[in-house]
Amino acid sequence: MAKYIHVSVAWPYANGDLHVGHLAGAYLPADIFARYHRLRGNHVLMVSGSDSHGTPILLEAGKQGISARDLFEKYHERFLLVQQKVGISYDLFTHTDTENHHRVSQDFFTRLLERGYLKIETQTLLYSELEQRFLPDRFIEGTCYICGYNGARGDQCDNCGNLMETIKLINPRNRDNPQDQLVPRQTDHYFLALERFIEELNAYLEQHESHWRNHVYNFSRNFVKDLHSRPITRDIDWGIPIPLAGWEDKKMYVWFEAVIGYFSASVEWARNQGTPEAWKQWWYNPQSEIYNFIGKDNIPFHTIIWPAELLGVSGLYHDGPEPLQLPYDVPANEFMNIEGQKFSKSRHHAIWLADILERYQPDAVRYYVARAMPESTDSDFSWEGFYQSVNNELLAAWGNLVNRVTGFSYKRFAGAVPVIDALRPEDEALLARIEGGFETVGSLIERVKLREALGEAMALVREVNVYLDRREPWKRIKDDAADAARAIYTALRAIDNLKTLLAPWLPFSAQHVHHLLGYEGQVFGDQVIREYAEGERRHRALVYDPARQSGTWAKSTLQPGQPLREPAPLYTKLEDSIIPEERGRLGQPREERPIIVP
RNA sequence: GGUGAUGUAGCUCAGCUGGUUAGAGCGGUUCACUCAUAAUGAACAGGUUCGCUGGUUCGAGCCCAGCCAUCACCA
Repeated sequence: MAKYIHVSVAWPYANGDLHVGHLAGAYLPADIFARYHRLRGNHVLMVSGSDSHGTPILLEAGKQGISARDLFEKYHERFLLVQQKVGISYDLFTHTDTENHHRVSQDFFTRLLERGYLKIETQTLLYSELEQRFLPDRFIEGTCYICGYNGARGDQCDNCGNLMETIKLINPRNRDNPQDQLVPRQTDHYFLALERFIEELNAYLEQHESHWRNHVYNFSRNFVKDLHSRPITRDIDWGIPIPLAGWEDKKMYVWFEAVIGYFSASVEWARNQGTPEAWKQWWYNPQSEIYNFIGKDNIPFHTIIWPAELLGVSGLYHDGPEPLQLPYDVPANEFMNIEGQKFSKSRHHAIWLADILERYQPDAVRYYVARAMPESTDSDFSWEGFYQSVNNELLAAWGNLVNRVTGFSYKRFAGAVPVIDALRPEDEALLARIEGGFETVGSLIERVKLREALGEAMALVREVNVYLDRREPWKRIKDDAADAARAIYTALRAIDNLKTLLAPWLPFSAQHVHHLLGYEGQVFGDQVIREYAEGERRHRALVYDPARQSGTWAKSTLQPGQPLREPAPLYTKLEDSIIPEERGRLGQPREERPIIVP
């Protein structure tokens, strides 16, 4: 029976381009997982969007001299294009500044308030006389009260590394305007009483212990122990309004509303489809499974705080007895470093997706990032590794296998799949071995062990190369053409199976192989950018349209005699000169060029 | 400072509840092959024995304690 699988993907801050860390941490694993379940015929709803609020947006907007809205819309558009280009198959990639998300977030707020989960507390924060507002932490500098360093930021001291309580900074000043006077002033804020969910959260965590990654589980269990209230409003003028009179000068804290996007985007998706209740198949269906793909820095927000919000509003928009579904699994990834060093936007130590997709095939990037995916520990993106993996594994083992077999068949068997009498036992054995991959690779993906799953699929690729060397159809063609036909047919069918087994990682080349084998149609549906209108505004979104998907997670039934298409290599071989070239780009400022999707 | 993780062949990583000569891919060496983008296959070499120190055990990479390094979160 088809399952309902929700793939909730971390929402990127729309204050700069996406880089390989985003891809490795959340988007690629989510996409591999989603594509697999799509092939399986499960009902997949994969959503995410641009996080358009919060201080990072304001900071960058100030730097670029444009409004917060213009800034996030610029990066949102680039997110759509670059993710379309690298093939992240969101059912909906929207943003948090839609009327829908505002309304849903406000409904969360109101419901929590009605149920007594919100309380008002008074804080003392620094008020800017010049700007007539409370200044966010990151706009404040001062002298560290621990080490005495004069350049401490409002949230952390770069000298001693300690986190700062802004109000305790010595001689605090406005980072952007030394003339400004900062004075402590009291301000009221709503706090979410997280401590009231401790019991339910512990039960929730225990229920999932067996299938969660160890570090995610242990970390979360410990986090619950001293759970305390957190402010969900703040003094800022960019964000979602508080739906209460007298609170017009405050907005929701992003940590509170961004995660609601998983839910609100599902609601938006359903409405966009013309089936406004369809989202309940995931959110109010006790049989559905919700997976949150995130980086390790976000673990408590997804295993504790977001579940608490869901527990607090359960029943929202729904009359039935079913509770809101909490995440079934939160397979958090570690971080991907670059050439042995941490990603750093300010030092330009980064690999931007928009840039590398200008120079390399999306499946080459996807393959290497999947190989080096930081599933259990921080990993490293090195250009040497990229070069080696693409040339010696992806191209040499898989690309070459496809090329040698389709080429041989095309040339020696009149441009078609060879016609055969019966297969030999070793042919049947190979196919059985390869077809076993649907079970082994599939179950690894379901357990979100994506590196291991890819390794298993690639091991099967190598088995076909071994098989060919034993069967030697290029020799048999001279003395026993019928036997050569059996071997080539077998290899073609193995390739047809492997195309599917690798499709979650390599959707573009899967389609290419599908085409070479003479099939019509598409393995996957289409990724399109659509515009949606609301009451007063409109927004663009990346959408997966499954209409033309014909691929299924099932054994090949390749027919003898099927005409092949003229073979062409799947992958471009990389020159070793790219290694010094790419390393030379690290540390250099880059310009944001337009993103062109082929 | 607290919590959670990570530290295994040149490189990237596996090693389940402790048990024979510690594994894979890539890289290296040699051989074979020639259908293939000089791609493929086979064999071999490679870890001062698994960050360091000590402990538990008949036996530890896997358990315990301390330490060192790295990462994230929290204070």
